[in-house]
Amino acid sequence: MTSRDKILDVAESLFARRGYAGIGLREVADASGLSKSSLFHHFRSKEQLYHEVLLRMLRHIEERFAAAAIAAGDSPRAQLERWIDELIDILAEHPTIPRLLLRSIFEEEDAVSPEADATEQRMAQILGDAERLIRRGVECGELRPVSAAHTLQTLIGATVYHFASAEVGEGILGRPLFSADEVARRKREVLSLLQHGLFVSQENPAP
Amino acid sequence: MTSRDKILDVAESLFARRGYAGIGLREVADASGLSKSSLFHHFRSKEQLYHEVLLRMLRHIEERFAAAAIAAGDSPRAQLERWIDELIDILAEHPTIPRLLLRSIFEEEDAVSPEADATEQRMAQILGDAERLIRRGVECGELRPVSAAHTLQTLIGATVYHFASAEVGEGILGRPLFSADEVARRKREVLSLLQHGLFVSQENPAP
DNA sequence: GTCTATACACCGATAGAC
DNA sequence: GTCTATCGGTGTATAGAC
Repeated sequence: MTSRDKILDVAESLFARRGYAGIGLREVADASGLSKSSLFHHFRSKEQLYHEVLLRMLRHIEERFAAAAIAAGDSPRAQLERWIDELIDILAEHPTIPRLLLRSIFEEEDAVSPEADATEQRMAQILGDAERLIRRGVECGELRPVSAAHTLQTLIGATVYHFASAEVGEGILGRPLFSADEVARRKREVLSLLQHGLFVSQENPAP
Repeated sequence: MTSRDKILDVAESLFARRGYAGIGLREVADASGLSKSSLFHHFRSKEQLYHEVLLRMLRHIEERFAAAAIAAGDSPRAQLERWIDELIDILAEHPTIPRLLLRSIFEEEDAVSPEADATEQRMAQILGDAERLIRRGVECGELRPVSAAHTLQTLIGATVYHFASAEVGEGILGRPLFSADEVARRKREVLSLLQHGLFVSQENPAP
């Protein structure tokens, strides 16, 4: 493993835990087994390092989605179910991802570097694909006539937020967020909400 | 308005935007019209200031929930619908709240001050009340047999995450998150998801 | 490619005058 | 209750030896 990859791994874990402003390059250097100055041989600046971390993560997500959709040609509903299933797998397999992803969504982006543009573009691509998938589902009548944008927001909340919720989320669950049991349960709960809603009614009789 | 309240207002807005580590006391002082040193006359430390901001926000939320539940005695389902309605109103009326709330959920808490304990306790109270409400709904058969914990996580995602999602969320929506139209739409979309789910099926015929 | 040494700005916090 | 001045520490980033 190259020094560069080691730095990226360490930085990913630290940025996920405490955010961009919460991490100093001294911590990154110590955990990488390098000196602070050596970091600047591999990355121009702290900001570039951060966005390289984000870029690597987004590329990984895109690859996973691309591979999971290999058996495409299915109906939008089946594709959406596989999208959710795959997303939860990605988030659960790499616990740094949900927190990094959530931070990148709502942390302020003031700087303008080429890397920042690239991350923004990739993020927009991923989100745009998902939104179009929902829209196709509505158009072909498999999904109720929902707002694709609001539905996407809800799905992000139900997946990314859930696995990023850390101590508070574990306090609510009473169990480790990332245990195999709870991950499987999360899938079931989200899918059954999409299938049946929450309320029991004439349409959804109690079991 | 006292200096103390002015500082709290300014700090709330800044912490919401860039987080605890992302804000220096110099910015807080400048925006308050005071010198840095004067902040220490009103607050022992940066950490105490931060937790006073969180405490004030959580007290506000508890008051709103208490007032909204005045006509209680209703069924759990009606109470839950009012809870969601009121939560979205709170989040939409004070745009700093969703971001502050989301940060307080997934930002690491290493320090141990009396104020930090108080915020944790109040947060647990609010979440516990909501979870018990969901559980009652399941027990009396108004809600499907869901996991109360997972459902609460989903509801937080659908509300707090949504209004905290900033530029990315506005990019998805294509509109200001906090406009009256989009807030009303958010309520409708969340409620109808809970009522009907997402998928059209035998149980949920297309309209 | 990695290091030590260093530059310079800002950090949170304190002292003490007014 | 607010200020100026200052403390020691840390922040990102650079220079230059090896």
